Amino acid sequence: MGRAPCCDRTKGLKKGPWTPKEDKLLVDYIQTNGHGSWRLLPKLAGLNRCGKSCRLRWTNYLRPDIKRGPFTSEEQKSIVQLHAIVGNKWSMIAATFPGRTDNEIKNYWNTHLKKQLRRMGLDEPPPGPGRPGCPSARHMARWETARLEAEARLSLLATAASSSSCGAIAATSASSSSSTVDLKTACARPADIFSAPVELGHRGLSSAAR
DNA sequence: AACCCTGTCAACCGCCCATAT
DNA sequence: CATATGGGCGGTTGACAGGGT
Repeated sequence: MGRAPCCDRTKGLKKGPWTPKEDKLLVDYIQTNGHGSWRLLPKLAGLNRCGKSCRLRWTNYLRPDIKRGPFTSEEQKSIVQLHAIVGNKWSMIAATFPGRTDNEIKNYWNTHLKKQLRRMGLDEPPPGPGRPGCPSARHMARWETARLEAEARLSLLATAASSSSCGAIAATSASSSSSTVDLKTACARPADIFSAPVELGHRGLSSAAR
């Protein structure tokens, strides 16, 4: 099918790093009006940017619930486990880490974990249903998204209830103080993560989460 | 001090999917 | 049913910083 680029490049829209002024315009607009249509947003907010760029900036950086800072060893373990199952489905993985973005996790994987696993001789664990190019795998991946999002919410509830610092998923993995050992353990038991069935369609759940 | 190399991460690009018309 | 559109995702790039020589 394919589609035309969402941004009209003949209009000389600005690219590259965002300025504090642009950030402020975007945040102010979204906080008072909501993002609505991303395509129309730049115009309405007075930004000379493509809507897609605005969405990315908001979801990856400006959103108030973004959690910045280094990944904990529990988060590392969960990322490795989930990656072993779903492959490069960063949005699915990110759904289990409230406050973390797919971009952040993707970067973290590419710059830290990948290297770490390789050094340990584990190389990349074989991805699960997320292999590219396979339609049924894609479909399954969507369903898994729904499942993961449900689990993320359960995890949050469990966290709030038990005042524990790690979520339900992290709690399923063997705990250890050494992150190197943790990663090996994480890779060894990826299948422990999934258990709960999900009854909702992926679209509804996804949009509810967004 | 200058240069090079490497690591990090924000941002862009192209594609796919779901929905609207 | 076919096509157009908008949103979202994963891969990749490029700028910048820090360390080493």
